[in-house]
Amino acid sequence: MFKKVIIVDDLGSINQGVLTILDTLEIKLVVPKQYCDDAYLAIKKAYQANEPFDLLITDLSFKTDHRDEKFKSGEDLIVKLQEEHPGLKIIVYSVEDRLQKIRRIIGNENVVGFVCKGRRGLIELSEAVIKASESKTYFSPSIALALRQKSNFEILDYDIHLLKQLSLGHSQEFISSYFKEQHISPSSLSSVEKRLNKLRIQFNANNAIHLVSIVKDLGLI
Amino acid sequence: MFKKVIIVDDLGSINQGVLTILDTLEIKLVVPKQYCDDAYLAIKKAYQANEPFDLLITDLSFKTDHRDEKFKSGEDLIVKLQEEHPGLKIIVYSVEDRLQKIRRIIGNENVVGFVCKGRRGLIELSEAVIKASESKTYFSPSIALALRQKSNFEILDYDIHLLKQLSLGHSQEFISSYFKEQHISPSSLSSVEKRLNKLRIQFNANNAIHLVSIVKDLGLI
DNA sequence: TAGTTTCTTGTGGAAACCCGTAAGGAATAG
DNA sequence: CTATTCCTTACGGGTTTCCACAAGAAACTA
Repeated sequence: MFKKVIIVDDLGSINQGVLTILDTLEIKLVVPKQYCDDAYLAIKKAYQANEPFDLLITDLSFKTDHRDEKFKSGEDLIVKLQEEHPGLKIIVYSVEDRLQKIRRIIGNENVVGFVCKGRRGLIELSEAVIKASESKTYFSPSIALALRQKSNFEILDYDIHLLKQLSLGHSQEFISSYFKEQHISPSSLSSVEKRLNKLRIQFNANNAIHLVSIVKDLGLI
Repeated sequence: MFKKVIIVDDLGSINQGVLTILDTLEIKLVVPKQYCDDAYLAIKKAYQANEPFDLLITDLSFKTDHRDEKFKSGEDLIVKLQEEHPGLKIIVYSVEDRLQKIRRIIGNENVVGFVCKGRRGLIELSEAVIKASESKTYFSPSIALALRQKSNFEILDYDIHLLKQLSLGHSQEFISSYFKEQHISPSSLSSVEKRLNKLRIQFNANNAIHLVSIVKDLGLI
């Protein structure tokens, strides 16, 4: 697990929650900052002192106030750090939901995680930190899903319903007749098969078990 | 989601984390207490004012100090509340791990959740609160697992390994030969089938998909 | 309207899963 | 040492899933 972590977020209250989460992950040294400039200086300083940070958790948008800041947004900070400290891992913790922007940001190699603030935000953040410490990446399910849809493949309510039924241990035969009963279309066994086949391809799953396992991990069902 | 929640825990620091979690769940009114007696009085008072609490989150063991308390432990409090306010839902948040005691406590009908303090404690607690708000119950995986073992059925590392392989989309045939390679015994297809059959029965699963779905929910893999 | 594409359903066969039964071997009890 | 039990493996057959192909219906296009 990481030893030195720095957090930037202009809302003190959110920082509070993040601190608690990091505490439960037994990260000893956590430095909270409310301004990007402050964070940048702290990172620089730590680097020069040969005690660099392992991880940066940052928001994207910061309200501007009386201070005249060099870095206007989290993205500015990320880009700069990417140039100067390619080794520093970054997790974005933001409400951002514009796909284009998100794509651009996670194209940045330092960004190893992107978590949406929200109901499950802190839980997902904790997940992201754990993954990052294992040199893996983590993206909130909604993001992961959205990014996946570049191949103009849409996951419908129908699919969720179908996957849910499958995860409950119902056979495709059963699901077919269940759909007929409920007047959910398409309902034929063949169509159920076909749709599951599409989903398997979409999610790179070997079989139905794998598929359910994957979509459960994504929090889709 | 719940509106009024009361927490009892003698360690202020843990309370802090719990407060943060409840905050992210958008629970408006959260009352923290450090003594069972205080909590009991607050609950009584709220009830008489016709503004009762929806949920109590409590530890089990409390250090005794100068105060002479009526309720020596969380269990005393729970039993009393069960008699007087059968409608109040209770989630236990404790390090307790003695099975007998846990069984006794969750036999209490008001207890709708039992979460073990620990690494994933806060995350599981959040899960428990959500479940409780949906009138479901939640028990930490380790507890759920332990309780399940009354039927002298033990879940082995072998089983975890097996389930993991299954969830990765490997066929039973493949798993068999993989086990042979890795010198993991038993490895025959027949044995793999047999063990999975036992697990299905144990977890009340209809088929392999259902099984994987269930053990994933339990956090077993 | 006629042609094209997409969606739904059907069919057949191979592969995988599910389930009962049974043989052979290892461990244990008497 | 023998009998019993438990564990591993094997086999057969019914069920379900997986996959490729194809026909009919519906929607879209020119």
